[in-house]
Amino acid sequence: MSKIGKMSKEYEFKSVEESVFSYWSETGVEEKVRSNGKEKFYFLDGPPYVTNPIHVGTAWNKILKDAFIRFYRMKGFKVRDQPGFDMHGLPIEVMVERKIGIKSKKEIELMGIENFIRTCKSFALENLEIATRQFKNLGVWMDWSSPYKTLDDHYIESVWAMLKKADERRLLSRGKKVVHWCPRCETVLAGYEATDEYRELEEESIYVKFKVDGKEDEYILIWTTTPWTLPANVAVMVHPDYTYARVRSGGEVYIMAEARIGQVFSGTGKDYEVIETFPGSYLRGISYRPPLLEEVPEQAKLKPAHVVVLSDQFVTLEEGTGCVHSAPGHGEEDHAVGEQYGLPDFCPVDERGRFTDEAGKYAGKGVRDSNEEIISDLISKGLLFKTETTKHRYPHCWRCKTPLILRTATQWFIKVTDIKERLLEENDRVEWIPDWAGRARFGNWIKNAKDWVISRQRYWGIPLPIWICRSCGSHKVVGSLEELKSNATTEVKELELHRPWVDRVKLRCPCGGEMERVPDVADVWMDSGSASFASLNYPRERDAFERWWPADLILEGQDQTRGWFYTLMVCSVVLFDSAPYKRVLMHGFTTAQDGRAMHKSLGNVVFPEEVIEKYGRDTLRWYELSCTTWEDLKFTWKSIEETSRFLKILWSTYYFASLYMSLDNFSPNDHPLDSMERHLRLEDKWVISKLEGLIKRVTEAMGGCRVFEAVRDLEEFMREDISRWYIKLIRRRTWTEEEDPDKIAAYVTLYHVLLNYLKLIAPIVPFLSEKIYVDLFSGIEGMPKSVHMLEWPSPCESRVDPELEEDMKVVKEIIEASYSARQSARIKTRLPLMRMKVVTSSDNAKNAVERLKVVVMDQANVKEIEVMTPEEGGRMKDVVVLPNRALLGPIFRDKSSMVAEAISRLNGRELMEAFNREGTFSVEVHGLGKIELRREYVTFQERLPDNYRSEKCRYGEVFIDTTPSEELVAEGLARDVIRRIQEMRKRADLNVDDYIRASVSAPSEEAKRVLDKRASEIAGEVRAKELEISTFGCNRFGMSEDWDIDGERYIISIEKIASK
RNA sequence: GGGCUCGUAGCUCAGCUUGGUAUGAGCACUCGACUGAUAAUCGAGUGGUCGAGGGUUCGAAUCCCUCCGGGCCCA
Repeated sequence: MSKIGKMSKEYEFKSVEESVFSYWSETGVEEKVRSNGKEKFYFLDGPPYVTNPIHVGTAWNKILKDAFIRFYRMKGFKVRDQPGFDMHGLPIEVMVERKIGIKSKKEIELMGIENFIRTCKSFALENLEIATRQFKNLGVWMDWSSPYKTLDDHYIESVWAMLKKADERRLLSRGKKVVHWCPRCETVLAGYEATDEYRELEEESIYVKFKVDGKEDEYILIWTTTPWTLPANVAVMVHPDYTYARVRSGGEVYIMAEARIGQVFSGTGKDYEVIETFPGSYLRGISYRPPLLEEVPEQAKLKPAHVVVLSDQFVTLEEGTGCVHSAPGHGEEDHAVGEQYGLPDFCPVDERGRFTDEAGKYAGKGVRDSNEEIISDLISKGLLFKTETTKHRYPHCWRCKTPLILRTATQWFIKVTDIKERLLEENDRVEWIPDWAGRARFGNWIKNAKDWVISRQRYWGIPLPIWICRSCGSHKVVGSLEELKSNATTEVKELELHRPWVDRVKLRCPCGGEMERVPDVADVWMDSGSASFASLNYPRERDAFERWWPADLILEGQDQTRGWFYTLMVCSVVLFDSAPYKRVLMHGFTTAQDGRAMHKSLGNVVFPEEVIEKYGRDTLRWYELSCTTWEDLKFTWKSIEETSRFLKILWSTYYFASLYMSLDNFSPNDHPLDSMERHLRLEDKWVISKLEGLIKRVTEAMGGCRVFEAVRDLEEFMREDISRWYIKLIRRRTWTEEEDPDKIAAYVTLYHVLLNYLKLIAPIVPFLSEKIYVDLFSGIEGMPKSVHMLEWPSPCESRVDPELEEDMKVVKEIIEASYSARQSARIKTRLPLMRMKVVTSSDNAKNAVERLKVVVMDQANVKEIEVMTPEEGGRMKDVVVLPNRALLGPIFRDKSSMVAEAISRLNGRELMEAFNREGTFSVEVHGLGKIELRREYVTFQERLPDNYRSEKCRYGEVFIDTTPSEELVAEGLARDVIRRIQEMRKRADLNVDDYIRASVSAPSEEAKRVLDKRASEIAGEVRAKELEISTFGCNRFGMSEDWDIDGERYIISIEKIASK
């Protein structure tokens, strides 16, 4: 058998998706498809972090990926589709801590790092399983059996290799940095980790008096929101160009920016007097007595310190006093200025956010908890000018929500600033979609990039492969397990490359000493940033690397600009001096119905499982893929419903085709398209032309990563061109019984169009397309088992006929105009009309109607059609002439009404033409004889004859002749009866090819006569072997019903009889 | 505060690159038609100061400037 199969009538997404899942697993289709292909295409999956279950936004990401991967597979590429998972890092540590009920690093050390790491690992692996199930469930075909996992030893080795290279290139460095620090997690956080969690805090801010050396009662006035940084004060910054003032008040003199004076004194109730003003640069070098000198004796040892320094960058007049307290140990900006002036880094704060012994009186206390004590000390020393409550945004730990502090710590970092130029050059080689994501956004980010602090003082992560000699202090970066083994002081056999096991390995130093690993682990962003080569097991597997690298495409959300897109680039430029990807597609964020991001705490999260349950996977996919990829996707259930309705129409279209083709045992291989050429009607050629154009555009859109353009185009084609138009045009042809070449031509066309369309939607809706394919097409000889094994179609340019497409557009509008005209005349489409006239000045429209005359007559249900020029059309209208009585009166006096009456009797058109020709017209008026009429005596009105209705459209005006004729009314009645019988067939649940016998009882002899004449037509259409038409003597049998047709009663009975 | 981006019908969005009347699309709503795809389908109608204000131009949803509001990122 090589014919078209039959499919089920309704689109039941659940059973479709279930059966397709089991079809795939029974046939092994997925494996086969995934292993096919020739030319390499390296798709690199951005590894999701394995903590939370995925929501519809995460689903969008993977669905986009899946659609492109499927597209490239169908194009014949061998696609590398390994998914990845990001499995290290602080978030997992925090979750594990919570799970086992501990809170600090101390407790971790207490339970043993080994135990802790094991728990983290199994937690990560469990979550990987959950996420994998969710992704698979979306119909994403990736290599789920062997994803790359950042916790694998060989993955870690790849990262080590990169770090070794960084060290060789002198891009790896160690130094003091002012960093965001989480006192709870006791680790540095990268700037971006901090900015994720800026929260509004309302806190006390204070104005403090710094006594100027050598002057009685003269103070520099500073403002700070962080009193706890005062023990580390080293300098005061002022702006060299702003105007500063000495202000006298209550026997004291204060130095501050002139512009801030009003604000500073507001609320204090103090009077003040400006003594003098001067530029800030005059203040340079003035020394002062640190306010907490007595409490923090260490302050006395700081040198040089406690002077006014200048900064035109970091001093503003928006808040404070214009004199900025500077603690280089607690602020990046302070640190920069401090370096410039050679000031010491003083940071008397430890890892847990407590003051060290250096902080004297405050030693051992938590910094933020000390604010109050510091303030009261200042008060008792008379150094507090005033306090205020200020709202300000303060960074918090992205995972544990603890407020962060800034402190100086020694960290390892990659000197990104040294390779910035290379990063920018490499970025220029990358194709970004949309363009601005790379050119503007990513470019700006790189330009502003700072050195990347990669060390974290934690446990669950890639251990930094850096060993330091206890004797000579030199360091060694280890690039592989082999290298580690060969340099170890004792023999290493089995070794997992995690803490604490790696920590136990000591290395021999060339100086003879013993080297120990630094205890830090790597920032998790370094894990995922190494994915381009680590997933290929570089450098162990050179071949794989040579074959695949760099990635042809990566695709992630816009938040990855500073995340994965960036770290991927940096790691790759460090290691290979080259960009790791050729193209990047950036997608938007998903928000909930209310336009806000989906958050558990807001309760607006929608999970894909919910959508799948209610509307199915394909609906979710079609919807999400139709949204503009790089804009925000506002998820609404309403849109999901709309999409679902569309998919039903799509299904219905295929069902229609399958119904008739399978009934007729249509076998496409017997009728190749080329052999049917001469039987194709214009509408067939039209739809093929439209299809070829569609193939071209969809291919371009998919190739350009604009899947939403493809989806919208596909939807419009199915809705407008196929469902609403082509199917309508060919309906009648499908009803003929015999092997009519005209019918076959329609089938061949439909087959060509629907099969190719199915290929185009396969990457979008893999389940629905597979089900339709398997039911309809896979039984045809030479067809593969799965729609996903088909090749992507290429457009056949020679079948594109723009002129025909244009003509059809014209004709479609004209037909629609005729429907409007019918509607205003209240004439149903079923009633055939004698004639239709199209008045148009356009030759194109005229040619179109003439070329597609058959289509127009058929669809408009008219027997005759005529195209006219506007002049010809004008003549069709009656011209009514009205006497202009106001003018006639004064001229003809008492005879004027006679004249008026004579005018009214004239033929308007003839009169108008006479005026146009000669300017005058003579008329015989009773009692006056012949008189000459002049143009101004009358008014003309154009009026359509009563039997015409018209409707305008873009190409002209359409007129329908509504004159009823006996013949046409009869035909209409027959159609009415047919319709009723069809309705009954449907209700009796008969198959379309069942035969019946039927009887119709007409209300009058007249009606009976009309129906008798058309009995064979009726019988043919309703598949009645016997048809009895009678009056009253109704013979009821089988299913019998009374019907009202145009106010008269008909009784119809039908009954199924044995076929043939 | 800075960079990028979005703002068009009640809702979701096309159109903007390359200025030329928004026949804008789908949904919703109202009215009607169709009835061998039928819990489907089709037609018509209602509905826009194209976020606001300036500018350039004969002409601006489209180009330029300013502002307002949403998003991502950075401070």
